[in-house]
Amino acid sequence: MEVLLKFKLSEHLYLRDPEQTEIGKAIVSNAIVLIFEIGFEQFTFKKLAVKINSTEPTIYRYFTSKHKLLTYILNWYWSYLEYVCKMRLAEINDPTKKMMLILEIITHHADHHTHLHDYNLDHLHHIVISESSKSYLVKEVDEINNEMMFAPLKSLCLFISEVLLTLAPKFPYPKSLASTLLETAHDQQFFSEHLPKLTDNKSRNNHKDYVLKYLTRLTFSTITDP
Amino acid sequence: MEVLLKFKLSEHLYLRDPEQTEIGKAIVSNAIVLIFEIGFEQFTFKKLAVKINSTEPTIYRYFTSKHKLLTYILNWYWSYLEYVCKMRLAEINDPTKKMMLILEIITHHADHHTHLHDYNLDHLHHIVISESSKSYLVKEVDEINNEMMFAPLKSLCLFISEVLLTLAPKFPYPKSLASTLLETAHDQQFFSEHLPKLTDNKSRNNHKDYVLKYLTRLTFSTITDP
DNA sequence: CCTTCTGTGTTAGTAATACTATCATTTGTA
DNA sequence: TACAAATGATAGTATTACTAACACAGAAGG
Repeated sequence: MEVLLKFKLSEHLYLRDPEQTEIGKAIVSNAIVLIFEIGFEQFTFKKLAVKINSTEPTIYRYFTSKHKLLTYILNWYWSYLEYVCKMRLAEINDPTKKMMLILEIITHHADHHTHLHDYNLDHLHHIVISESSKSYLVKEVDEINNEMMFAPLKSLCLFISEVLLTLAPKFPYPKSLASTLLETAHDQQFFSEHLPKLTDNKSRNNHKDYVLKYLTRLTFSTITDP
Repeated sequence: MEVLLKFKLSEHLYLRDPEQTEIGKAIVSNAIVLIFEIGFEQFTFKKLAVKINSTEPTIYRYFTSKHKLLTYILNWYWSYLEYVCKMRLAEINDPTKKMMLILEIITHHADHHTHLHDYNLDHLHHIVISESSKSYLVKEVDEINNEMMFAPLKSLCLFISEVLLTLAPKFPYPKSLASTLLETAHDQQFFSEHLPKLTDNKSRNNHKDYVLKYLTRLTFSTITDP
């Protein structure tokens, strides 16, 4: 089963819409593989051009910089996550179960949804963990933000915060907790894999399992008034 | 009142110890100012050399790369934070008050300790917020970690986790919560300043105030068994 | 059928970056 | 006074991030 997912992303992210052409899609899907393999610092348009049997100027006709390309990929990912959350939560009524499913989805605990689309989800998830903060931790963050380039992340965060509010209507930090859960899902998995002394995961593997349990405790304790 | 703080940092971080010479100290303190001003991406050894009226090769005799220099600065910061925590907690007996003081220190809520040393603490704090994850979110993280270059962060995290354990001896995630608090202190302040829709701070300023209150709720709710 | 337009390939080039090599000079120390 | 260590000065390399100019191929339209 192949499903094509397309999301409307901010036009400030690209010069030419990569979804519209074969070469555009090749740029994005191969960029995901390449950034996964060598990391964002080592990633260059030159290397990507070689990988897709094309040239640098062609890539520059789609994206003005590698930073914009990364931001484009991350926006696709945030849009995708929100879509998956909304799909899968639609069948559930119990708010607690809804929240637990959100935690499963953001930790990729049980990835039911691989191979359903153009991009390699496993690579994408690793990129999100290791590189996502590099898209906003830059001096130009305010200008980028003004051009709606973080809208999908904010939208996802809002969605999660609304589920939190159904569980605890008086909880004063729903959006901060939502963004903390998203960030913590990433950095605790990174720590568990690379800096395990910053976590309590004894097993040296089962990282997603560990992170899911930790986030579950964090969430449900925090929204319960002490 | 001037106090000189020196910490023993991993020798893998530098070629020549910058604490030992005037030019070494100038490199570090001016790097902090320059990274604060233009961000780590725009920061180059060439620009730093101009600022200290020296040349690139001189800086390269101290640090092999700008990434190592950033890691050196962050290590100094983590060592400093642990030192401040231990100093100020020594006079306190109540574990709850200890933990609250830790939260004040890591959010820099009431910076009693500016101007006490060589480096500009305010600039340093901004660097930690915006750039610290760039020191470990790299492909080479495992090799860097093997060379003890994150020891001060782990040590600080362990210290906080021990305080958490005195408050809640059965809490199963003391180290993960400690690392989460450190990370969240940074990204919630960044979000509050630049992406406020990811937080619930209504005031558009008082960022440290907001983050401290949020972290306090997060901490004391989480360690309380639900 | 010819034209036009759009997208891509090709080649070339620039300024800046991240380094390294060499050698002369200064400086503190024995 | 002699010596080694640190620094300065100069120069150079490979790579990166990006741009310019032009040729070509294919589709669309008259």
